[in-house]
Amino acid sequence: MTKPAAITLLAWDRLLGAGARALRAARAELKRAGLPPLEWYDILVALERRGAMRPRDLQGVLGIEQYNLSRLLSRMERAGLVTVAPCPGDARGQIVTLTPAGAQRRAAMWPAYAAAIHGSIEARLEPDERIQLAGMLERVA
Amino acid sequence: MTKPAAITLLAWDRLLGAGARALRAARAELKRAGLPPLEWYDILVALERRGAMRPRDLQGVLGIEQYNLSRLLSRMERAGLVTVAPCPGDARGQIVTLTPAGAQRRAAMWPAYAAAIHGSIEARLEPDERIQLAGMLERVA
DNA sequence: TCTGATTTGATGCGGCGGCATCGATCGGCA
DNA sequence: TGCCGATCGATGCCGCCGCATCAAATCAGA
Repeated sequence: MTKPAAITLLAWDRLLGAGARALRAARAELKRAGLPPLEWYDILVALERRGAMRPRDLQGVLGIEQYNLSRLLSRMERAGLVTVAPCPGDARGQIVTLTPAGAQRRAAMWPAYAAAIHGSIEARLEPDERIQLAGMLERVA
Repeated sequence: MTKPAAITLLAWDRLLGAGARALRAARAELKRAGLPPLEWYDILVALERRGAMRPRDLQGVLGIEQYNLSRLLSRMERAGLVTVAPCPGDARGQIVTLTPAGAQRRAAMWPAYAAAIHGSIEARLEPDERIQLAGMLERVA
């Protein structure tokens, strides 16, 4: 391990800094509007776009920890945004389904979320810069 | 609020994704080596580079919440990495000082941290790309 | 100088995350 | 068929975070 170059350290700091600020902005926007936490959004969107699925599959799609997803789904079920039903053909598993209230909630979250995205990215970078940024971040990912 | 462009959403997802993965990598590397949590590193570095300072100032430098810093410092003091002394001239305040053990611990964390930085950034982007990335992320920040 | 507003840091409480582990079920293989 | 390892999801425990609030000290203005 040789010491990373100065420009590497700068990019690292900026990556963590920008990521943290983006997250803070989105969470603040959602909270201000009395909406569910940011984590719920991705789950709701995944269910909306890909249809009902098993927790295990959601886990793969979202890159989230198993125990974390389990509790997240409990809370969302309690809030009436999803239903969790036994999975036919595999008595271990479950099927998570988006409820109408869940879809509605997802839609309600979007404007606040979009505002944060706009404020963090769109208002600060030109379109061609956003393309470059996305390309480089894909490689970092 | 108009709907953000598709490229904006892509950049947003990649920013959060890359940031999360970078954090995970760094935390994993530190944990694997039995070292303190990532958050401590920034505090130790700040004290090392800028000298003893008051919690309030650390807060400004690090962009961390007051209550969070307060408890972070308690743990670090308990671990012997810093000392917290009453502040002469302002009986409300304190002076946080890096101990030799703290400096040593900071040094011990560096290789693990550097490895994560190298793996996430340096090994994946060419030098000129890192410059571009840093530049764009600064504007996002 | 006295008083009220501000700054500094700590903390009780509830919620969430990480870790380890558990119970139940499934699937493969002899 | 019977058994064993693998998979799926839940949960107890503990630690950290976010929020609200508090007490002490300081500062500013009449």
